[in-house]
Amino acid sequence: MLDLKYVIANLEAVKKNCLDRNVPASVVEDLESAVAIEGERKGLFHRVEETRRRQNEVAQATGKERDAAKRGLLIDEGKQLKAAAAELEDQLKRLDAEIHERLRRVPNLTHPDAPIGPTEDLSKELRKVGVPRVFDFPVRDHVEIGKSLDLIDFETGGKVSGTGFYFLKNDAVLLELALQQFAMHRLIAAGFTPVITPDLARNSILEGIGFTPRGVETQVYSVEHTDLSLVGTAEITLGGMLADTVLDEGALPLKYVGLSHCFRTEAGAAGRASRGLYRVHQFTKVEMFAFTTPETSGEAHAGMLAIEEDLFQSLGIPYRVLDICSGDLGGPAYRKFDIEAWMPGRGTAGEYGEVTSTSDCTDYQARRLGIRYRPTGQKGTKLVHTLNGTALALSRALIVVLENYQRADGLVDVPDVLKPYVGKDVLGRR
RNA sequence: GGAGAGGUGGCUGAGUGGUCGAUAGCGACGGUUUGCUAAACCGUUAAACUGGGAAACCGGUUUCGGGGGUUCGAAUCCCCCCCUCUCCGCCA
Repeated sequence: MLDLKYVIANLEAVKKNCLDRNVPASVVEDLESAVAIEGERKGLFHRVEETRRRQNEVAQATGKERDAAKRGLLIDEGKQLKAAAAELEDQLKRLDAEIHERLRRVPNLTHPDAPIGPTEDLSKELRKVGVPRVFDFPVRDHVEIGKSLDLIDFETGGKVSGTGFYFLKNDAVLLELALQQFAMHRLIAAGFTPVITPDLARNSILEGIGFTPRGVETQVYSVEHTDLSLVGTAEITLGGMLADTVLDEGALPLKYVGLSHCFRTEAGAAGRASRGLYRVHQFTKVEMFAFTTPETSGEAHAGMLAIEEDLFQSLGIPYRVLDICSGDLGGPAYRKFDIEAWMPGRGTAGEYGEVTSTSDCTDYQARRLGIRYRPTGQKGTKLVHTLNGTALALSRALIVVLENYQRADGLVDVPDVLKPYVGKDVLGRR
């Protein structure tokens, strides 16, 4: 959520940003009416404060008053004030809720260097790293490899849980666990605190991070008869970890690496691009999350991207880096970099496919989650900045390893860095 | 799931209807003393929102787990919820 005072002072810029962000026109309407309501709310707010001030004054005077008649008068005034305050407060609450409801739909500001454009294809490719391997045999995609080596079983996944679910078997299990270990160890070495988070979270936390647990377009599963949803990413639980806290500046930056399962309804997604493990309802993810001061978030963001690149370089996977354009940033991100890894089995002759995403959310999430810090040597508190980034999304990491390391004989080589964790050099040998 | 006990400021812990944003201790910060350190002593020590002011600063509102209620007045009484602890049951 944006700061309403900032929005009022910079209304035109915020509106322009909404257009750049490719949000529905109704968001701009919401923005304007939020500002209009705020004018009304402010006046009401002062009336409420004045009423309460007099109420407190009367209550104190009543306690001190010994004369029964005077005391009676004070009590009468107190009763009137009480009724008046209740009415005004109700109105105030309504206005607050209306403003909040509208404001929360307004996306974060956009980094000045982020490419401006409405659709995905306007994101800017920053660099390509690594050269896609040339195969001297017919390339198979991970679905075929997974089936022939008995590593991934989508049929049984469908029978037991539905489309979009799968069973990992045999060496795929070792590969998945190896990738988790590999990523965790790298992140710990980079100074991140490892955490295994809950896979469910309260809806209020989801909302603070910027998810909408209820509503038609929701991407999350909610648990009936509870206030809980299955998390779509550990970003939710890691960010929620420090909700409503005030940190000392000296404690920042706080960097966590979380492991969780991720659940996504993927409403409305289908087709060739979502074949196999690419778009599934459940996967496991190693996720980075950081809390920083406003001054250091940009630097921390670059650091997360560097870690992501290091992971894929270490795995020997070609990739490209995208600076995501305004229209594709989503609500909370101020800037976002994606890594797309080379997937030889995708499309007709291989394609890059998204494997990581790292976002600088500035104070957008912190404002709603109530995460502040005390600047050293200064009075008061400020909002922290939050950042998140994928270390490894295991489902997509499996795709790139299986497809890039496939061999003419149908087996799959284990990338060197994973060998100690997998415990063997080749996958699929019986 | 059952029975009890609790949730108060950075921490520990007082406070059972009025002058309580809240005793005290610890910690932290500033100062005095000291060759240095320690000790001692003095002082300061929550946040959000908001009015005035160029600012220093001065006022107001809210906040004692969360939400509702009783009352002129609630940390204190009542109801619901959340969380923690102890015991019992169940259980990976």
